Amino acid sequence: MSVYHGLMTTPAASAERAVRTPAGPAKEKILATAFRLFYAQGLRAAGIDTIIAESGISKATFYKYFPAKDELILAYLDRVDAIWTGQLHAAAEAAGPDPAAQLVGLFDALASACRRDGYRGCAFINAAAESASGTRVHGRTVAHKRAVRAWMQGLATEAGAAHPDRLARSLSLILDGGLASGVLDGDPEAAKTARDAAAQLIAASVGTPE
Amino acid sequence: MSVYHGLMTTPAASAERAVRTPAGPAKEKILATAFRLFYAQGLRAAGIDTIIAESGISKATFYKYFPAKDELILAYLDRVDAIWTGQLHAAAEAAGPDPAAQLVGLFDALASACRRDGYRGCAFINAAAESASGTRVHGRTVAHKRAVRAWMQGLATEAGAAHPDRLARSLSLILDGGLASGVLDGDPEAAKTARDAAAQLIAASVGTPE
DNA sequence: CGCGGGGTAGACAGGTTCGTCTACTGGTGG
DNA sequence: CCACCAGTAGACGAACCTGTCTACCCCGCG
Repeated sequence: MSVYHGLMTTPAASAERAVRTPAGPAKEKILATAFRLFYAQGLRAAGIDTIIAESGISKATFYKYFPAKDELILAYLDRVDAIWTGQLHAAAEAAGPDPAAQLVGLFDALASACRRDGYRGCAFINAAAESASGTRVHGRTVAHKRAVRAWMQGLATEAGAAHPDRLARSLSLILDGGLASGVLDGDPEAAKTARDAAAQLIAASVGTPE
Repeated sequence: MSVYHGLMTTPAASAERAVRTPAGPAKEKILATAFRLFYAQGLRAAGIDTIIAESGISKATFYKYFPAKDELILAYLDRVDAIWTGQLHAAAEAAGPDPAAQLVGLFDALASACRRDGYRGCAFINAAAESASGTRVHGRTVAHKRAVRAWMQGLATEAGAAHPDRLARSLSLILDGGLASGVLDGDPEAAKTARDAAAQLIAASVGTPE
């Protein structure tokens, strides 16, 4: 049941004789369970009691680390951000050194995400759907999307795109669309479609149809 | 407070001396309130009690028309579908008789939607984020998206696109992306970006750069 | 006049949710 | 050996949610 949806971040390597167990493995258990349940069921649908039960920890311990559900949600979003950003970067780098190729390659991360079973769309988009627009949760989502777009814009600039800003916007649009369509259309081709559309736009903007 | 987010469907014109008030105006009041609250707050966040209170009707009346909350949600989604589809078609037709131009023009509906204040993204995407994947609610979302894509594919075929299917997929992707980014990026340009990207893809596929 | 349909007002039951709080336990360092 | 810390187990309160049910009211039709 320690799933992580197939994604693992090294939990601060337990070496060094555990100097008083600095951040407790309990916190990690909670976060792991929250990651799974929040994503699978939604922020509101996943209750504290369930998370506590499935974490195999006690209520007091939970509230020690996360004074309120909101804190846990925020921590969950931080983890999603770290993982998803990591996958995006990895996919881009796997496409070689050319920034234009990287911009296309990054869409492979989308494809892998859609293939994973239990896929339920973008955690951030889902979170935003459940939170009012003034909220910290909503803010975290906006920040994440902005960061991704900024990174893309950097690549677009390196690639010598005509309008890096505009290209980055378009690609981020297609990425979000792909993330959404993956669930909605029930269409396994969504990721491929996104990649193709992106490639076309990139080629047109960079000016190298090859 | 009878808002409808600026969108109105003629409620079966009250002429003909109200033949026993066939579908009661109470039902309409409930639906109108639900439309507003479900969209603004989310499906789970908007409680039955609140909807009843703000509708100005009684609990018994509510449960007479909608035996369960789910029924109301489904009715809400039906209404959203009717309205959004209507706006999409209207925007397309406003672009003139040329199907390729219509495919671009339809993105004006996205622009108007994003501009409306209280805009909180695509009601269907939001609904899907709050419902498990076996659900009727989720199914309604999938059906809606499929219908929109099918309609686009028809236009693409008429326009003589090289691969109508592929083009429709791409455009539907961009539309969804635009709907999502409108809230997430806090970017008022999202709609314009989507339109431009769509235009570029259409031109490439139809082969008339003009 | 009186009946019945459409409506109101609101109490109530049963379940769930978040968060607090008390009481207990087991291991480790000084 | 004892104090302390991380943790367990779970009762509890208050709010809130959905859905049912009783009691009443008003108005048009026969």
